[in-house]
Amino acid sequence: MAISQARIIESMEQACSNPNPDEFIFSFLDAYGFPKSTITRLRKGDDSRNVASGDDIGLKKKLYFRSVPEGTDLNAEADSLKASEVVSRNDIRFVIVTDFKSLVAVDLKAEERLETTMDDLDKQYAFFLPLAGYEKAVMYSEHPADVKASEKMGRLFDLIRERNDLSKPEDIHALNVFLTRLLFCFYAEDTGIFAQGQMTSAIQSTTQEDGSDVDQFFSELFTVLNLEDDAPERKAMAAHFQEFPYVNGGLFEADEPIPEFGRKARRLLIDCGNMDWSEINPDIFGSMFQAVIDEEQRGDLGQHYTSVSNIMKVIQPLFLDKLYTELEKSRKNERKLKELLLRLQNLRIFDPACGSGNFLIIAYKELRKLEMEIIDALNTVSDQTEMYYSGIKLSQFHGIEIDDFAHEVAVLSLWLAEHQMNMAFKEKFGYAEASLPLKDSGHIVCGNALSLNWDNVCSPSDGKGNPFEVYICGNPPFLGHGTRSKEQISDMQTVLSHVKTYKLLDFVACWFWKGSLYVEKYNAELSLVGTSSICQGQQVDLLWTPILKKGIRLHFAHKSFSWSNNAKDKAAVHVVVVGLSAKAKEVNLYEKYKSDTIKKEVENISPYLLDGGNTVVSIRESQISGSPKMIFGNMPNEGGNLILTGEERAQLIGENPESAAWMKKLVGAKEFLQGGERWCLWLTGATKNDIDRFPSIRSRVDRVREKRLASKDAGTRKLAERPHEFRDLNNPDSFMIIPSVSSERRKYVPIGLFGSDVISTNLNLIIPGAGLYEFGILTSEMHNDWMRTVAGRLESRYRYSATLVYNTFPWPEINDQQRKTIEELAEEVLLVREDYPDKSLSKLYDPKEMPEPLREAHKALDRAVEKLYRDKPFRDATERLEHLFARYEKLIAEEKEKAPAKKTAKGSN
DNA sequence: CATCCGACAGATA
DNA sequence: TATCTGTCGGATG
Repeated sequence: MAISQARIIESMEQACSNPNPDEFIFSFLDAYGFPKSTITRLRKGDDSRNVASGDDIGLKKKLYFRSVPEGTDLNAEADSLKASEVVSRNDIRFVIVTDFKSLVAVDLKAEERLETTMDDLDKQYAFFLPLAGYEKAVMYSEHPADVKASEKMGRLFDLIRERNDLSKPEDIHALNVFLTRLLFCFYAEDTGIFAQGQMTSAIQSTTQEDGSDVDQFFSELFTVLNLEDDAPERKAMAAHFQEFPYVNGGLFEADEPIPEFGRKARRLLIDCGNMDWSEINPDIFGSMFQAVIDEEQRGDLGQHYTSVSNIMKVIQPLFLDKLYTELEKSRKNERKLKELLLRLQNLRIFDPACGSGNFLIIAYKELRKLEMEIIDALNTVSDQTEMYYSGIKLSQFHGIEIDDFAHEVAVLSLWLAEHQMNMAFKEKFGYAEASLPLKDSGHIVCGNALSLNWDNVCSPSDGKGNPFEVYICGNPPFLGHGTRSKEQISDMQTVLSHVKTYKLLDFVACWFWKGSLYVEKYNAELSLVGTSSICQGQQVDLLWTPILKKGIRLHFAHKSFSWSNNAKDKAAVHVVVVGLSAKAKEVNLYEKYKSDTIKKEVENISPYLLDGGNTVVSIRESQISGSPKMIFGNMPNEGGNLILTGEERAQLIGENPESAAWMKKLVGAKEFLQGGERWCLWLTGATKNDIDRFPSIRSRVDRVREKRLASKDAGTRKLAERPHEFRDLNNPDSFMIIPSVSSERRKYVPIGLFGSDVISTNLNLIIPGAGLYEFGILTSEMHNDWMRTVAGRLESRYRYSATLVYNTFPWPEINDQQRKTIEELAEEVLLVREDYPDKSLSKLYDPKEMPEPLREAHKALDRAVEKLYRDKPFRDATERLEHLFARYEKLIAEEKEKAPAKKTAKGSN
């Protein structure tokens, strides 16, 4: 079992604070998971493992460590070591030189250098991760030209918007059409489809400087672009229009209104035209729509464009990486290179939610680039002067898109990409097939991916029984519950008919399921972007259990990362990329660390996207270990009328001091974690007369009734019958509070104990009657590790829940003495907290600010709780989880044995 | 009646 | 504008 990054960070923090020169290197090696036996031998001076001489430490293929007196030039020392015979003979990866004030390290493989002070070394722990088996993955970064062009077009759009009324959806659509056509023309005049600068110079020389006739110009231009070369209407046009070629019926066919331009907009238009558009990725089309579209349309289906770097996260591990590996293996072998060329022609790339075609375009271009490298290698290997042409056809690229306009753009963009790659081919080899006239285009179907038969869109074989090598990729739409239309829900029902509670899944799950059916049937491979919630919380069991049953496994995954693209307003969401295959041999897990993405080869990727087994926890109504029941706090659902600020409370009491008897302190997650005061009217037991005595309270209660009656939710409307009360009436004498949402930066979700003077809102979960023992277990690292794995998340925040986290947690079996120990240590945690009365729990549990005594108290408790599970301490979270999951499985099995008829809460069937 | 979630939402730096 | 961190109550079982 590999060492976890969390443990490395922790150990490095220790090793780097006040390093002991004699011990430092040993703590360092320990931190990165070197075997204890190796470290002990090195410490004893046993030189059978040490390849270095003197006081240096050298481990074959790993590192060479040297400590030097203060004042030594560390870089020079590292350089001389780097060039030394002992380092190259032993294939050393890292050279490390330090004077214990600063440290210089060189990664000889990645050719990177780290210079840092000793104090900051722990923050640089990622540099040495290859020592623990984590390799940095090389990722694609955004093209600056795209960003620049997108900004310019955004400004042009703003100017057009000032001048034109865009209140109606059809106006916006017309503008979208116009911008697409404009972009095509910019493209065309820089890439040889038009004459160089043909349109821009025509605008410059034939339109008024005040921009008043620019719309007329475009009207005529678009007409001529839609006329075949020998069409008689052409003759009637002005000479400078006649020079434009016939392009493509699709794009310029419809007669859409053209926006008016002003002086400024015309100048910006010419400015845009003078840019070099040949450098731009065709995927900019998608980017443009996203960046310039109307606010209200943002977030609509298909408008979420995927950045190139995120597309690469999907297609590199899916097929590009292995094809490149194949090329490297075959470089010297003419026959194998030719086979690889043929293999490329046998590929099928299929995006069942293709939008304006971003994934297909990037995939196409990347495959053409690879093909050029193969041809290059062939030219080097073979003596014959054979002319190799590109064999990759646009017809190998399949897509489904529900929006007709996006689908048109996708077809067009693919053709542009083909032209672009033909130019690149010609540049490299001096010859290429002509792009014109238009040949076959991508096979993009306009329709509903959830009702279409995918076999018909992307046929898995050539019809003569020869299978294609099919890869499914894309970024289908995410829609959580409450955000879906009736039609979409009915689509979900059709596709996810095997899941009873299919409505709990995200819309995107449809593509994963339908995709896995295709993968299973044709032994294809798939890689899709999904919202991170499909790998968290209640969805995990529903989606993945049936997929894993098919023998399909997650052959790579990018762990949850925050969504980002070049759009002005990017979607706020965390996403995952998951690859599915029944045949892949290598399993890789990718994780973002600051600006790097780290790749790690693992045995298996769990549906939680962890390096571990496939055990999945499903929601359950009852506690698996018989611990006390956890319930919700109290949902107010009253529009703020029963809730009082400190001032409002004072005012009410000022009006009538007796009203104070009906008030209680209100604690939501925010008050609990960050402090602050809120109060509520807790009128349970109050009669109509009681309430009428306080006019202010009476009017508040009346407003609650109105508010509830206005709700679209039937349950809420029914609540209007008792408008003086919260929806729930949980006010136990003593109880524990656990915030339902809290920051993921914390090692422990802060929890606390309260009495009946406090009302908890539904933003907390509560356990009535819970005491120190329950507090001790639930605040332990064991339980928090469990929570981190099985809990749902709000983006990346922890989302504690009773059915997923609490009810499923396997509690230890204990005797009275052990119980007492835990209670004492739990009390100690609470007592230490009291030493910081002016610090909120949020501050106390902030990893940067957590006071040392509190940390210590928790550590003592953690160790004691661990001991309840087994004597031998756990090495890290991975080991703790392994143990807990094994215990969970055992408990579930026992439960089934005892009561086979009584089913546990399982969503999938 | 109970409760998980939000291609988020609101406050703060 | 980026960063941080949890509201509110609907939709759903």
